[in-house]
Amino acid sequence: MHFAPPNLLAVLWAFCAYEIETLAVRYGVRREKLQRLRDAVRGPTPVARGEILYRQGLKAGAIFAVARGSFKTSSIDRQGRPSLSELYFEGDFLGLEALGDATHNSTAEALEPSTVFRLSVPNLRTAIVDVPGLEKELLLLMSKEICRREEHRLLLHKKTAATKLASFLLYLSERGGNDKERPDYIKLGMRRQDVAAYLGLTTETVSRLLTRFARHSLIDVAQRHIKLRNLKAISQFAKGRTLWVAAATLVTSSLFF
Amino acid sequence: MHFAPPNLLAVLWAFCAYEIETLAVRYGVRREKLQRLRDAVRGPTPVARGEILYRQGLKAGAIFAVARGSFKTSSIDRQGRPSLSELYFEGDFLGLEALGDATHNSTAEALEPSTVFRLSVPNLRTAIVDVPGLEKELLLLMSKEICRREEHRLLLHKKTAATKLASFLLYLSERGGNDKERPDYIKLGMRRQDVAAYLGLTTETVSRLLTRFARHSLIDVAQRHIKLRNLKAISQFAKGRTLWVAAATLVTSSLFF
DNA sequence: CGACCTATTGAGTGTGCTCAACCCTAGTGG
DNA sequence: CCACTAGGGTTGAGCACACTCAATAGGTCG
Repeated sequence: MHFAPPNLLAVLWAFCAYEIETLAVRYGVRREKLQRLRDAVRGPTPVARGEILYRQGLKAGAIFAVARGSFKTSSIDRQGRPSLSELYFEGDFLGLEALGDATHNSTAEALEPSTVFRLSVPNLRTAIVDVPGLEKELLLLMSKEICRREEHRLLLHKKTAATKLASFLLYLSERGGNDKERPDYIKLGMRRQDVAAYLGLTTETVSRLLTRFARHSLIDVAQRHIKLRNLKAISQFAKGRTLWVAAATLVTSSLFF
Repeated sequence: MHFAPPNLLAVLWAFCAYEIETLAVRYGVRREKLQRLRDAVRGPTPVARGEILYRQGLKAGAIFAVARGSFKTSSIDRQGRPSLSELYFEGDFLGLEALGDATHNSTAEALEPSTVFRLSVPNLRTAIVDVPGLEKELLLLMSKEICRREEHRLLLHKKTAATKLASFLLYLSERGGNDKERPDYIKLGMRRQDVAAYLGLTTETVSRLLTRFARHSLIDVAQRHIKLRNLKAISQFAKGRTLWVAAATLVTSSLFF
């Protein structure tokens, strides 16, 4: 086992700190070969809010790793407008479809000021030959991407909107790129309509639910700052309990706002 | 470019016909190296209806290619029962998540008597080193899998159930493993509840819609044999037209059965 | 032929969407 | 400094669609 870091991103960081010599020793790979991988990576590069990383249907030259911030990808089927989005936070990789097929099947947009690494696909391909284990790393990335979408699909299919939103809040509290110190505080770097697009709902429904949650003392909402006040009750929701049951068993508030 | 067949499955077929010598010449790869790939493949093996190829959460030793028939994969989130399924037909590959991560995140079941190829993951891994281009082939497969799920997600999000079903019928007519000669005839090798699980609906709704479509002369239904009578109108549905509009503009039948 | 699974049909209800109005904040320019 | 604008966000009323529960018919296999 020559080159099997737990997280490719960690290595990228190291690369950009010019520690190739160190890495070469650590992984037992020749310096020149690592250089090949180094050549594939550019970054970290700042990206402004609303900026597009790549567009659906265009030829793809690179994949991206999120260093800081958040992105959404959305795709449009031929005729229709409807659009669901996928969310990407710190440590996630975007545009993996491009690794095999050479075109992106979605459009990626920054939801807030962010920074990314850019990995050139052709360079990555040649690096596969030189750096043993890299190919396994890439396959692993794509596996994770498939699993992530599977998760998301299950979320989208949950019966009620409240269930979806509760699950989403829990998801954000661990993955949203907030302080690890304060898992109960969420700063969402996106608009309601982005949340809605992720959950397969409308902005109105999202808004209504947030206030409903707040009325039941499950959360506090102040524009884009959310504080989770009753994690246990929120978990109950996510598991599929209906509003009244969860509220009745876990918090002492009037049932119907 | 040494070894880049348009379809990996085609090569597998060839393998099982013991044509390694031919392949070696054709792709310019040494015979011994191809043997490595050959060792990774077993099949075609018959699979009975209802038989399980692999189970969610179990360690994964192989991926599968459908030679004939159809399969569904379904996954279950921790606590809940709810389950959506993905469908696989002739030429599709199952269990690709296992290529990176070593466990399956879903359960695969045969919907009808089928046959599959089995590709050992460890052997495939070693073959990557020997057969240039194979790695690209695998990445391509996984890309396609991601795109396929993206398509499915869009389908699941379509507004009305009629839209979903219409899209599904069109999908089946090209991919369902029927006669290429008769694109208007569909033999579905699955139960209504499998259709429902794929579309994110209930069996009742699927049943109701099929009869409704039939009443409008869009299709003929006889148990699991479906004949598409008005492809144009069905396409209209798939694009999002409501029932009455599509029916009114395209067929001359009473609007309300 | 009987037993079981699959499929169909019906009646009633709840949830989230649609349409629409209104509030609030921030940015822009006179 | 304030008026104006525009986009995001909240709230309300009404409705349509698909789900739930339930009963019956059809098909297939032993």
